[in-house]
Amino acid sequence: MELSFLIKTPLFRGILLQELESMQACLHLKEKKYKKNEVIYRAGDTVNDIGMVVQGNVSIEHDDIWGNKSILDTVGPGQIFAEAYACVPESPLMISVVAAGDCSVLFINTAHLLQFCSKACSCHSKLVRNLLTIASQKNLNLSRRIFHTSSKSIRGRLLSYLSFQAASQGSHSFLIPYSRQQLADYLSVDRSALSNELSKMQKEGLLRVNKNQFTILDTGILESEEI
Amino acid sequence: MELSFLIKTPLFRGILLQELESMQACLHLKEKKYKKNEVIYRAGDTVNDIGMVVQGNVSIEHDDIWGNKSILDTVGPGQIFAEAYACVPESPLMISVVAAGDCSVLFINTAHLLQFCSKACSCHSKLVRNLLTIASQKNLNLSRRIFHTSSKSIRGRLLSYLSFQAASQGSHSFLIPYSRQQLADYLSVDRSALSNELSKMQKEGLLRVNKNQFTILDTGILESEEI
DNA sequence: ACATTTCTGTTGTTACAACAACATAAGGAG
DNA sequence: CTCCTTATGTTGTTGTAACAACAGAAATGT
Repeated sequence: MELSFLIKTPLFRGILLQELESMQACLHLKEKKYKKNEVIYRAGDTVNDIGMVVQGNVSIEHDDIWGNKSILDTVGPGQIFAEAYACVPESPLMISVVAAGDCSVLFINTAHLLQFCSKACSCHSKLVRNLLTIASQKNLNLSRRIFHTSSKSIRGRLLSYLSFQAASQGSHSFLIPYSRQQLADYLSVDRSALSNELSKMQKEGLLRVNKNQFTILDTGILESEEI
Repeated sequence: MELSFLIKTPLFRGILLQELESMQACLHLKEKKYKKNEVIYRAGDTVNDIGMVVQGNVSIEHDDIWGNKSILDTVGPGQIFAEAYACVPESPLMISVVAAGDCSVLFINTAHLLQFCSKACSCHSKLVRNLLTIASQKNLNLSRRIFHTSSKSIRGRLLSYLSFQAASQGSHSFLIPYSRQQLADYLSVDRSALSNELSKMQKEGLLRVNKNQFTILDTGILESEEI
């Protein structure tokens, strides 16, 4: 694994190559390769290492108490996973991490990451701050999903999600990063019911849909909030 | 505000009183008092300060796009709020923070908290690590709520929530920290429908309920997972 | 003790989301 | 191009959750 790869990742951003070289020893980095479908972290385990995908992709999966499996996220090169669990000792994983294909994963021990560095190197604390930023962003994403799924109706969830996308992208016309099935999963609704609701909303003139391109039409609903 | 109060809070845990005294200058702490119902942070604003409740309680509220208000959380003395927003610059608040009663709030500027301290004081980095721990814990709580609300049925959500509580408290008999209405809000379901479902489950012999005391009866459903 | 308010459970009605099953469209591989 | 696969939309049925309205219980205040 190349250090030049690491310094471009969000976790190591802002750290110089030579700093990383000197830091490498005290971080106890371990790299491990996995074949497709191999389990990297299993739900119920407790972990001490943050995982960073170096090559390939890993899936974050959740098995509910009836055994239904659902894919929550796909993590690609440079991105990290399980950092919240690794930072809270003794917290059992609610999710499993599985190799989506052949892949390579770097493990970073949080004890070594968080402990006071005897060399008092500034990059250590830079790393912790990067981690805090990443955790905070994930936090906001989780909160946002909770808000978008708090409405009891499919239409409510859609309007909540779509109006956020519009605001976020600064236009009434915008692309969403999900397929219909993924959007249904994100909003925790049935896919066909979602398609159906989108059709209805189009017939009522609330919006226009073309594949992943959505346009919210001015019905006064979203504009009148400024009053 | 007493420094002896601060060192007992999760954010300042592990920091010595004399360290805190020397750190006080570079943290730019500001304390402010609010009267009941005063808005501390308003949804849509961007913030740079973590809030810590010193006295009283504050409410974390969410207004959906139709103006329905819901209370998400109540934060008491020693606890912090809005830290995820303060750590991700330019992220508009999805929630408002309102004084639940007369209260006093301490504001901690994240720029000063996160910047490299010229005095290279170790407590600074201790503070950041505490913050990371808090953020990670909140992360897990948010994830957990998403899992508990991902089932499409009320019964599914209840079983998910209750079986976690049982596992977490290490007993089939346990107390939950919510009233019926709060539990309904947490699971995003209607309160009366929730009561109804609990009755049904009792009639079916799945569990016993007495106020906030729940007992999951051995029906094989929850035990058979170990296979 | 009483009155008042809040909390919880119950019932019946209604709306709507899930589900199944199918139709159509779009993409990809040969 | 044709075949095959996947993605998306459509329809009808069924179950169930929301909702409204109320009753009883519990908590709170006077």
